[in-house]
Amino acid sequence: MPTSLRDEIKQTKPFKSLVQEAQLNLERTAAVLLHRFANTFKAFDITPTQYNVLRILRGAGTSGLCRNDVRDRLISQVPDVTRLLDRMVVAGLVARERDATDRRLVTTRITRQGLALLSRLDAPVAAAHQHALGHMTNAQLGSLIALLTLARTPS
Amino acid sequence: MPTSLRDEIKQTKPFKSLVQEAQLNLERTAAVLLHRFANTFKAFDITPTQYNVLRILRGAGTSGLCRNDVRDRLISQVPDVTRLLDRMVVAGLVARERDATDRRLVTTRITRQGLALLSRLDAPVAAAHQHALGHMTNAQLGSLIALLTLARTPS
DNA sequence: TGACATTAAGTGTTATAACACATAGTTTGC
DNA sequence: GCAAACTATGTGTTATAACACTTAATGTCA
Repeated sequence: MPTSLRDEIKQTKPFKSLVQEAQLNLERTAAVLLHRFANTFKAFDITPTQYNVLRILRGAGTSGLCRNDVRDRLISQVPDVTRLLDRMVVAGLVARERDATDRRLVTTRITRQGLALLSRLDAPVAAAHQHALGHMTNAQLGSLIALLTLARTPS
Repeated sequence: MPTSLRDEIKQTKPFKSLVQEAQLNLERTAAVLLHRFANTFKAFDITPTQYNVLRILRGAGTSGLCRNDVRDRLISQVPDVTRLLDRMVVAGLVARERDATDRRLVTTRITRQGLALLSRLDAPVAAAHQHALGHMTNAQLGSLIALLTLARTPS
């Protein structure tokens, strides 16, 4: 049986408005799920953001992507993608190479090692998603996705 | 007109599952809204988490709350509430006092200055919530809250 | 063609997050 | 009443987030 946010945070007073209640529910739900999700990656020594980068670069294939393209494709924006990629270079998961024609650009590509790590992660990650939200029906998930998409749309 | 997450992150391939799509939508929506929300507080030199603490302590009144009670009431959990409160003590927003009967406990209370800051924030915060989600109907907000509450419930 | 704007990446610095560990006070059960 | 378990807070340390600023390369256009 679902627990209301007010019970979870032991708040005695009612929320001031429905928009406030919705936003706080959204923040808490995302935080709870992300925290659980991050645990999936701990054993593999990467963060959810790094996993996101690996997936983006796997999708980009051998042509790779420049820093800003990676940044624009992240689920949640992070400033300082440079040093995020730095760490992944050190970990051997990605490689960087300055573009020959436009020397401002630096192309980043996933390495064989990065691909191997992703392969090992695919099953546990799918299981984590299933564990997190698998108790919801497809209709509920569809409604949730539609409402979240609407919520993001600037008014 | 709402933009799908796939378009936003320029993802060419479809999502692997509905649970994955829902979780990624959730993360992105929370990140986008939280980022906008944080801008509301910048001019007041506090973070959304500090604002959350102020509201919790205003709700607790003159009896205040000990550190772990504050921690349990936060919308999204943070480790190291001690130093979060440290900063707020330095900023003069809260005050700490060791409990006389159980000397393990340290009671934290909001200061007059903290209350004054909250008063100045009430209107802009309400406006921010309205701006963020005011384009949704009450029925949509209600559905969203119900679905998020369900999503948080462990399966 | 050469000043100026624009774009891409990187750097410096401070603050905060995250995690393991330490300390102090209280309760429990013999 | 004392050792052991438990509870609450605090500390040390590393990693990452956030933000302003800098450098380098390219495009633009008088």
